[in-house]
Amino acid sequence: MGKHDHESLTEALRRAGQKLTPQREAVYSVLLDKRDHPTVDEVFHRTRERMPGVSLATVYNCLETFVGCGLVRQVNHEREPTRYCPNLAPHAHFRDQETGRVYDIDLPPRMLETLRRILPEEFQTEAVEISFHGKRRR
Amino acid sequence: MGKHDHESLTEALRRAGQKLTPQREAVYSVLLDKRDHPTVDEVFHRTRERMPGVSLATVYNCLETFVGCGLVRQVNHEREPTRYCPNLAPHAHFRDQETGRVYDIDLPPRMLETLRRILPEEFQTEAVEISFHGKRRR
DNA sequence: CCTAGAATTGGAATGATTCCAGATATCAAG
DNA sequence: CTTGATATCTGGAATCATTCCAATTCTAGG
Repeated sequence: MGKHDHESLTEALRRAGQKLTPQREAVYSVLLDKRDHPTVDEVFHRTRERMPGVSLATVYNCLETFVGCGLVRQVNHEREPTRYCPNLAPHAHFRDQETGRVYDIDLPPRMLETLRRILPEEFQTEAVEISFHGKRRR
Repeated sequence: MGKHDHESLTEALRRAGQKLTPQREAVYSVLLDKRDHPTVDEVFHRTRERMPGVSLATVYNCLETFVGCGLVRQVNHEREPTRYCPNLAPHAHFRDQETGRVYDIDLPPRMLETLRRILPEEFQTEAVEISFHGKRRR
């Protein structure tokens, strides 16, 4: 985890009134090191390699905290285990139904704006999720 | 359930090589009678009022069958229980985070087309989900 | 250095969903 | 209308991601 990343973690935690802990640093660095939308379980195992004592509950806690701070996004597809994504730029997700793998899809600049505009005005949107699924030709 | 609806059920089941059963008719009519995106549990209780013997497992089976036939859509938001929706027109969903209620949002004609076009070509889409969440001013 | 409040931990609890094996019902064919 | 092959239904057990809990440990401000 680079210095810059470390600072954005510290900064985001402070802004949300949360403490910096070794566990949070470890989990955050796991997310940054391999940006492949891991499940909680995957994050848990990767974190254990660096910090053998962490508990699953803590990994859940850390991830929830990060989502609350706006440091990472949750990615839910159907009923599958939740995945986590440190890509903060506006993007959609594509899930390959054959491998289960999730890909980030960049959105054109005005897309979210355009989408929001289709909502009747009594709906005040806080978040928009766009997800595709299908097959990815390799 | 009107005659027309009954026929589309029968027809869709036949097309998929499935049988028509009283339970499937009951569950389907429950979905059509109140188009409010019920959870499996809600569908289960409503169905019991008409057919006291149905089992929860059967309600799960029926709903899964309908999804397979293209008669209804699943609506997943975060980790909440799956909801079911008999609206087949292309539309997005808005979830009111205060009540948990889900609303259908009609999509302009070319919207899905436009969205599909942002995918790099190795991605072959089968389905697109668009979901908003936020507060609904009453 | 102290301490209040927050975070971590392991294990138990929850709850939606799936699985199972036996009983029953559908429908195509005769 | 009857029959048989096969799909469906049922209740209960099993699964599994996630949440909860109470006890312990840690963080950071003063």
